Amino acid sequence: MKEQIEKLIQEALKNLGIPEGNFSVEHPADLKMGDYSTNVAMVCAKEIKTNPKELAEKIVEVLLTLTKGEAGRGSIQGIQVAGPGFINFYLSREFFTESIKDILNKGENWGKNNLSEGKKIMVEYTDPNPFKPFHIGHLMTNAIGESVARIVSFSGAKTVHANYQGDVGPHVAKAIYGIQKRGLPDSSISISLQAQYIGECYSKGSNLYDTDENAKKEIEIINKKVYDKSDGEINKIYDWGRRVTLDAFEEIYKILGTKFEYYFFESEMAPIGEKIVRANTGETFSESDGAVVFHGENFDKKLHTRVFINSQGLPTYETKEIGLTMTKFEKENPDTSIVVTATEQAEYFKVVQKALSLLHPDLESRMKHIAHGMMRFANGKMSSRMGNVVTGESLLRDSMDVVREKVETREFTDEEKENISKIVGVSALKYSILKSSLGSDIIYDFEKSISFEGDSGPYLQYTAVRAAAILRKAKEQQLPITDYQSLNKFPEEITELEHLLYQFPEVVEKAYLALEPHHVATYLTQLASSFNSFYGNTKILEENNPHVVYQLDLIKSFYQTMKNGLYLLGIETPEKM
RNA sequence: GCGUCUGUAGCUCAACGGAUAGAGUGCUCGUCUUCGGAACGAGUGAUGUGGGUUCGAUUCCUGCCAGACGCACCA
Repeated sequence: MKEQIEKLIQEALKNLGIPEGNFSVEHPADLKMGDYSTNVAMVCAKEIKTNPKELAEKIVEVLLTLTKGEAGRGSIQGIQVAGPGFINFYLSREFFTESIKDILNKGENWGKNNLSEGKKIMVEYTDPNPFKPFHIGHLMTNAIGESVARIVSFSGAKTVHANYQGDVGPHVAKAIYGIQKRGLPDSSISISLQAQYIGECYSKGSNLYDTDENAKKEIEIINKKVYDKSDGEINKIYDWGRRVTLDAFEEIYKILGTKFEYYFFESEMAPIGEKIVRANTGETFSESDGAVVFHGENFDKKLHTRVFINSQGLPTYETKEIGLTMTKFEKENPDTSIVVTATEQAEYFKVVQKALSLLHPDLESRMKHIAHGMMRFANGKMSSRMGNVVTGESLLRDSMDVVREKVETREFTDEEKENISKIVGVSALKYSILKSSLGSDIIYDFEKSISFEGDSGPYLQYTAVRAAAILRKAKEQQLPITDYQSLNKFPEEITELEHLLYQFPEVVEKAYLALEPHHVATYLTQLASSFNSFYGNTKILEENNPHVVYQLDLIKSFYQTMKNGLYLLGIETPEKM
């Protein structure tokens, strides 16, 4: 539609002999101003100084003769000049009716585009570390990564999901030291609690490392032993702890609705990266104070120096990253490799990617890093509802508990209650993360950020559930739905809902191009709000309503759009709630 | 000190260089004995600050102020 209008304008300009400017056709902020609009100042930048309004009128005159009676242009109903030089296009009743048919036909595919058809895109996200808790940052990265992956796959790409986990390094040694001091937990408690215990041991070990010289020395010894696997006792604790924490992560992924095809581990990436770095020392990398470093600032003033192999000869995170990236390209050879992390790693990634693109110039344009803000705490409150330290898991459970309380008195089966608390709880959390653009930090305040009213995930779900309920009821009354014959009987007035529905694919494209899930979230909230408005003001299942069928199809297409949109945010649509 | 990111209603967030800067929440008032009230309607209230570019700047450039993050052997 947008292209049609653009072509139309180009044609009109040609007729008038006006040189074309760098114009674009957009949706005006307010629906009163049309479905699409363009600015005369942009259409022909040079002519603007004369009189924009007059010029707009001249163009509209030509546009009107062009659209009159021509086939395939029945979707535009009106063209008007408005404001200081805007040309507004109003779409016709037929257009909206057709678009509802289109939505119903496409169903689950509604909203997809082919911007990256035939491409393979790998998305790495979440990246928690075994032996450490799954914290809030992981939750945030997971929500964003999952949504980005889904948006990417809606653009036609084959999507590969990857997770990268740090199973070696000082943090492991600290945790093992803590476990040695405190002993193994009761093996009959849940995996989640065992993982929590390990997290506490890590915290203890970490504190001792900073305060106790002896502990520090012991931990460093353990660290070496973990690397060379020379100590049977340590190997045993290591294998157990690694498995327990990874299993606990898996339980969280299941609740969150993520699946990974690849799990990469630092222990495996280290030797691969080290080989590459050593082979290029003297060229890309250089020795300095006994370490192998990369002088980023030599290639770009804004970069800095980073150590790739430390003076003890051990590979650092940077080197592992090189191993990881090369492994990804060797195994899957994706057209684009996206990595999602918190913004604290933004500068680090620039340096590592520079080093990598010097080694492999062809990969430079294929590596993409998405940095998101961090979750911060309001007023220094750091405890969960239960008074514990807030981990990603405790936050998730808290959110689910709030929903649980809300449905407790309802007439649902226990299984339904369980399922609803999960789906709605996750949605509250994910939406609060995904509603804002990626750059800035999110202030965490349980009562405020995890909202269930208005601008929230549950609000969107609730609206969808309402739509589903009315469709169910209509079915019970044996009313026809998706009856295209009867679609001809529609009300003259076009609702805001209809004005918004057809825009969904454009929103998905925008989110894809910017790799910003919040565009979808913002749109869905607007859509839900206009549905609720329509719902509140229209009696649909009423005996003498001549437009029942049309309105039911409208509701069904709203439901489909909401469901597909929530899917893109990684949120499930419940049957009831 | 240098670099990156961020400053928009009391609070949490939108706005593709364009029309009267939109939502939610809060507060005030209202709707509804409902096709599901986790709802709808109305009112209230904002671009950190000084320059510049532009017909037009929340958006681009620049100075300052404030905050976050990062700058050599952690991940």
